[in-house]
Amino acid sequence: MIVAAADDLFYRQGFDHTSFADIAGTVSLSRGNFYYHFRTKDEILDAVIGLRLEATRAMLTDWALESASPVVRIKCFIRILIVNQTKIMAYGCPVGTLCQELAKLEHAAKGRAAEVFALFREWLAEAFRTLGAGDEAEALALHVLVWSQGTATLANAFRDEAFVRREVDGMCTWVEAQAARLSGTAR
Amino acid sequence: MIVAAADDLFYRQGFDHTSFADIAGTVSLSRGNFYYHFRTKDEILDAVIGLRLEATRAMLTDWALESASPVVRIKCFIRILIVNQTKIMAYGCPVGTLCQELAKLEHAAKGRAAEVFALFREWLAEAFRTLGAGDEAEALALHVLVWSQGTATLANAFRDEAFVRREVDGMCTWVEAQAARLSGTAR
DNA sequence: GTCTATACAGGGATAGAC
DNA sequence: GTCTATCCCTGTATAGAC
Repeated sequence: MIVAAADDLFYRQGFDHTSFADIAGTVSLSRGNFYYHFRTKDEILDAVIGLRLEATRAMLTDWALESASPVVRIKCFIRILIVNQTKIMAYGCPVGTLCQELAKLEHAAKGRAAEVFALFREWLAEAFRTLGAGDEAEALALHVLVWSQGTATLANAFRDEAFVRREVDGMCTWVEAQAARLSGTAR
Repeated sequence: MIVAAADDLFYRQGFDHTSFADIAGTVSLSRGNFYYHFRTKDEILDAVIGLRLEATRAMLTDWALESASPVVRIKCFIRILIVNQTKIMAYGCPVGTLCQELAKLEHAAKGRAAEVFALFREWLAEAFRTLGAGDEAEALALHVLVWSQGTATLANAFRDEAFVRREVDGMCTWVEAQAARLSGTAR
């Protein structure tokens, strides 16, 4: 599918640096025919962001179905850093890097790209709410995002596997500590 | 100065998206004359990275001279997020965004750009070492970098000032807790 | 729907006049 | 040193044949 190919290229090469020829070549289409499917580059970007939003929603729903425990669910999110470690070391986090590029391009779609972050934030906040975080839930969710984003950025800069494992372990024990703290205050 | 202008434009627009005409226009030079100073775009990039390395070194030395306390020094670093908040919300962290862009472009200068991160890491590690962190110092330094990078990325995505303050406060109390812990184990 | 051909702009880079 | 003129490539986008 064209959008999936564009998604991959935008991730690996960046949006601005990816040309129609790049995408058309990947899906074995001529440049001319490409415009039959998407009239402008912004249209492809919109479709890619839509695909990412959809894929993220599906993934989060899956994770929620797989495990009833909020702590386990949050750890599913954290584990992306391990599962996608190779890609992250090479290209960074797909969400963070796209948002930052669109910010520099002052692109209108930047807000929509940030919605992927918002999906994660809401999903994580829901998990923390289940743990009894109340008003604190959003802040805790954002902190998990902060930690994973920072880890992704520095994993990309330094390409240090041991570092990633250390931060992931740190995040996991932090989540457990928060769960313990929240179940304590709930009493 | 040309390099300073390029530095600013690379930060605000990204390296790839900034043209010779953009830089030449900012310093009121003709495009032709521009090539008298820099023969290729990579040469400008090299100069910009050199400038950033130099500026970072100078800043870190200043901070070290200003305060003898390692905790205060680390807080100087953390406070960049507040001091440069407006710019970070608009364009992200200069170091992180350049590294990530160069990674996607598979640019040879990516390693040199990451050296700015390495400067911060070493400087922070030295502060933690003074606190008695020993072998742990580098890991603690990297964690401060992780936290600040993640905060910068999400500050850029969500443009939420309260969030930035919260994370900065969290970092400061975390540093104090580490200092207390380390002075405890040193006994 | 898919192709070729082509228009057109922008950007990197060079040559050479002043 | 600074300028104009120019070359060439890439990239977006369109027209029109098949």
